[in-house]
Amino acid sequence: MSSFASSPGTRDILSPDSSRWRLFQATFAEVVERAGYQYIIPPMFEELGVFLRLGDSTEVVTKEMYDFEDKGGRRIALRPEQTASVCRAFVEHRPTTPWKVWYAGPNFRYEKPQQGRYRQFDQVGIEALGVDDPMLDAEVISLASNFYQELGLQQVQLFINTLGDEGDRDKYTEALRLYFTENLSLLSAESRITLEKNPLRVLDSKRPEDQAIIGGAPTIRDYLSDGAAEHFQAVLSALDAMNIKYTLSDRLVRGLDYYRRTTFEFVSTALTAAHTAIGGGGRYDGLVEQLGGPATAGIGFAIGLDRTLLACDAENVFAAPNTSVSVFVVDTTGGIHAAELCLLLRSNGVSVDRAFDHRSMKAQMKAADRRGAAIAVIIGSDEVEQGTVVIRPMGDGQQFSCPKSNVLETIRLELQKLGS
RNA sequence: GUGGGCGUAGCUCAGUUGGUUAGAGCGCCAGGUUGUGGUCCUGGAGGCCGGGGGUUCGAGACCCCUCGUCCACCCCA
Repeated sequence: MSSFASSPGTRDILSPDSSRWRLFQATFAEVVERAGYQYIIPPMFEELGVFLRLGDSTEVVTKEMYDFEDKGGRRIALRPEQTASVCRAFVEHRPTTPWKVWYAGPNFRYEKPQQGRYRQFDQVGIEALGVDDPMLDAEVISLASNFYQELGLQQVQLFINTLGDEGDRDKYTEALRLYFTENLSLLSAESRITLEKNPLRVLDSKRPEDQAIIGGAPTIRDYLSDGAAEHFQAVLSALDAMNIKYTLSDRLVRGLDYYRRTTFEFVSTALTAAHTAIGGGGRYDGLVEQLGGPATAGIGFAIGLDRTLLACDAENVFAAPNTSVSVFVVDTTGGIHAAELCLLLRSNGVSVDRAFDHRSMKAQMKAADRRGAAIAVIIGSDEVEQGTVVIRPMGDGQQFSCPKSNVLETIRLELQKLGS
């Protein structure tokens, strides 16, 4: 084969999906900008070290990193997520806090592709730095929830948990290690390996044989410092006040090591495939410090574009926007008149398409239909002679001719009449 | 990274225990309609049957390898 296809785990997003993607991002932008979040565009690659802070016990770092050496001998990695980049940017620019930003764009992880899981995958998300008020946690969560509503999704469930402060988390992790080690014989082989790397993650196992022992595991609640417990209670109270439904899940630990205190995940109950998590996030107080900045609180979430759209499909909401054109110009005299008219209409804000290659009138009309035009403007030799054009509504309306000098206003009027 | 299913026209898929010129529907192009789309009718274009090797007189069908894709696991969005 001498032809090419896109690399594994990547694909072309064609119309109308591409328009749907754009609308998705625009909808997200509207929701979060309304709340004072500002757009940030971090680079798609960073020095590898930026991402190593995500934790060396996470697979995102150990085996899924898309890293390489550039021509200057630097260790570079394509970003596997954007939180670390945003924190790096914070350290680099030191903006005044609270710093509330949102982003949209692709991330990269080297893993085996599947539906809803790609090597290049898009996320939208927000990060808020410099505030450790639990009210901010609640705001962040409410914005995600608000966005899902805006898309029309109803079957989205919010799971929430706290991982405590760093000390709490460490004590809890130790307790888990002890508990699972005592019950090692009851654990699946895979979970035993996970146990060595990160006991917290054993809680994530979906293997049936692990469920019983996980059920009896100690919970984080018994290890929370007073401060962390209070913080969590405050977040929950705020969610209650905003009437945001949630499910407490003390097994929710999430993949990246930097999470502290509040963590949450949004799951689509409309999806039956394995990947039902359509968004998630949490607090990461301490990450900025690890990246060389001052001790700074931080919280955010990321929402997966593909998976969320799969959920939209499953619920039959958020359809692709219409990409048709208002006017289609049919010119059987060679195309110059079409060129003139297209220019006139386009520069006056009317969307117009036309045919090329001297196609028959029938073929051009067919193209007009396919293009979804509300009206066709027909220019034949008679019209050229008389200095007119024919305006033909593509629906039920009657076609009529109009002088060339009036064409712009007539078309505007007609489009208005047709409501398009 | 592990295990399994599937790769035939632009798309969705037929193709008998291996048998000669590889099919359908949709889409596309043209004509029926010498100035008119959406319905209908007729015709046409478009395939190294994912790639490589093997078995055989003969392979789209069978075997091996490889690539891609889907599903499950792992993990995550």
